[in-house]
Amino acid sequence: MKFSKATDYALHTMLFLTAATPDKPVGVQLLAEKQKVSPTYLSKILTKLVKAGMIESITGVNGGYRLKRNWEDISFLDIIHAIEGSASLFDCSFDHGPDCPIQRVVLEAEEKMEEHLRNKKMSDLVREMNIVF
Amino acid sequence: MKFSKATDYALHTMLFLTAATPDKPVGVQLLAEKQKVSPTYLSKILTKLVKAGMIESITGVNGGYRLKRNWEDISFLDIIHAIEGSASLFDCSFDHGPDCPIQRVVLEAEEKMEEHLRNKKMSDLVREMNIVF
DNA sequence: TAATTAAGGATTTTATTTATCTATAATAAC
DNA sequence: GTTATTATAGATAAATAAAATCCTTAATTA
Repeated sequence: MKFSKATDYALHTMLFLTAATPDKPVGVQLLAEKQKVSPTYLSKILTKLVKAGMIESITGVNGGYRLKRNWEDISFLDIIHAIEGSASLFDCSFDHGPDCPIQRVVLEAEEKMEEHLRNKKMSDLVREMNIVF
Repeated sequence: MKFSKATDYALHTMLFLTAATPDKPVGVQLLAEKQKVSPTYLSKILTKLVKAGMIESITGVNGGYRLKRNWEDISFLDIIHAIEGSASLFDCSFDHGPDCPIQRVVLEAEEKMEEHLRNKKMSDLVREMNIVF
């Protein structure tokens, strides 16, 4: 079980946009170069973030991606869910009634993780540190 | 990102053994039947638990698998690590120095989840409830 | 010795993730 | 309007990982 590379790319892109945050959109070309990933692949990932309403895309010359107004509120969990979906991490495949005790414990644990990810926002990160980007 | 089915099988097998817990070993045949999984596949999973020291196997007629003495202490996390390995869930693949702020946050979150899984033991589960197995 | 049961190696199947290629659409600059 | 630039989208390929099967070996009991 691993977070996907796509999530890694998405998180780093959001951090970059949050740290840079000019009105001027940033092209996928530049974002991809920095992360050493192909632009087409990264663009597919960013399109998911657009659909989730976290960033907007501007097409045409000098276009690219830019944060939307609510950017201060975007949490790690938001980003992760936008990329990986928000299905739970564990499905009991054994049929002992509707509530499996194992499932319950694992889901409680998952909720602890999500709580932390929900409380951490990209903007916190930028505020907390001198960006090393 | 999902926990593997193998982990699901391992957890359920451990719950079963903990609930049943006679000295008499339980054959993989029976365990596999209950979970509707092939015996050979399940046996590979259980071999990992043997190597991790949680259960022991008895070969030959009337053989099977049986908990080891420390069974009261076996946590969810122990079992999950035995099956999935204990590598962390996230690897930053971007090279901005040794400590990536994103990695740090995700790992903190993971630690929250692991803490819960470390504190929950199979024996708790058996104690807490009337087994519905 | 025969029957039973786990371990282990090799391999196959299936699913998921990662990545590429190509075409289309929108926009800005000229 | 034409051209250059940039995102979107579909189809597909390649790589990796997970799930499962098959077959052989080894250990043990009756």
